[in-house]
Amino acid sequence: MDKLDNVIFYNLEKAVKSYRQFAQANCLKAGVEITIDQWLVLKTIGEYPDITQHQLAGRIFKDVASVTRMIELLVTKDLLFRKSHAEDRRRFTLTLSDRGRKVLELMRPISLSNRRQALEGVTETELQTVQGVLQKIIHNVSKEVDEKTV
Amino acid sequence: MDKLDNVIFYNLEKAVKSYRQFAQANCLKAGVEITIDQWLVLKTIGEYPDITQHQLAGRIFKDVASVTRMIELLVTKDLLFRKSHAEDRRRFTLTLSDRGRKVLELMRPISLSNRRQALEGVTETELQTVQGVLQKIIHNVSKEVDEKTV
DNA sequence: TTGAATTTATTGATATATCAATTATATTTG
DNA sequence: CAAATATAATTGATATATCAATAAATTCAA
Repeated sequence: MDKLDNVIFYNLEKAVKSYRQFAQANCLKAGVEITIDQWLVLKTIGEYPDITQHQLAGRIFKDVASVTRMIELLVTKDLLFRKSHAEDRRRFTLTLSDRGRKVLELMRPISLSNRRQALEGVTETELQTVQGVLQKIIHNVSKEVDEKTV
Repeated sequence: MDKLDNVIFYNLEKAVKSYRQFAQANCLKAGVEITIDQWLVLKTIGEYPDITQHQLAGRIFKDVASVTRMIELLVTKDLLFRKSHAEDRRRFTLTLSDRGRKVLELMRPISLSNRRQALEGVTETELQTVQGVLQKIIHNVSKEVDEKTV
C-alpha cells in the first residue's frame, strides 16, 4: 500500500492541476490573454479595492515577492494601475484599468462555465462535505502555537 | 456572491498549498534537505523502476521539461543515477542511489505523520466522498474527444 | 521625541511551470 | 528498405514560487 494514488493529497493536487489546465485552455479559446493567476490578482483587487500587496498575497496563497512581479506584469499589460498610496507611502494603491475591468467581465461567464462543467454530476451534499473537509485540513495544517511548549 | 471564498477550486488550491507548506516545513524540521516535488520524483521512481521521464511527468502532473531539470538536480545531489537505457537509446534508466533510498526511508514516517495530522477529525466516510468528487472533477476536465464534433 | 520594532514592498538567487523548437532514436508504412 | 511518422528527451524563453537580504516608511515605547 502506501502508493501515491491512494493518498488524498496526491489526488487533490491532480484535481487542482487538471482543473487549472482546463480553465486556462478555455480562457485562451475565448481569446482572453491572461493566466489564471493573473486573473486571480485582478479579481481579488476588484473585490478588495484598498488591499495591500501583502494581504493580496495571503488571499491568493502566494509570496509577496511573486505578487510584486505579477503586478509589474499586469501594469505592463495595461490591466492595472499602481500609484503611491495617499495615506501610507510604503503602500501602493492598485486600480483596475478599463482593460482590466473588461477582462474581468469577459472572464465571468467563462469561469462560471468552467466550474459548472468541472462539477457536473457532483451533488450539493457532496460539495458541502468536500468544503468541510478542506476547511478541516486547512485548519489542521495551519501553524498554531503549540500549547504544550508555551 | 461569486466571491472567491465560496468557490470550491479556490479552497482546493488553498488546502493544497497549505498542506505543502506544512509538509515541507516538517521535512526541514526532520533534517531532510529535499523539496516535496523532489521527493515525489524519487518516490515515483521507487514505485516504477523502469519508468520513462515522460511517464514520470504524467504521474506527478508536471511538464517533461520540468522533469528533465529536476532529474538533473537530483543527480547533482547524488540522490539519483541516470544512465542510458539498455534497449532504447532515446531513454534513460533512472536509479535511486543509496542516499536516495535513505531519503525515502527517512521520509516515510514523516509523510505518514503529515497526513495523519492533516486529516485529524476527518472521517473515513468523508474521505471516500472527497476522493469520489475529486475523481469526478478529474474526469470532467480531462480533455476528451467531443462526440458531437467527430 | 528619539530609537527600536514593525510594516510594506523590492530585489537577487534558485527551483519549478509551461510552451515551442530542436535533436536523436525508433517504429511504421508504402 | 527508405521516407514519413512517432517517441524520448533537451534547451531556450518567460512566468511563477520561495527564501533571504535590503530599503523605506510608520508605529510603538521608553
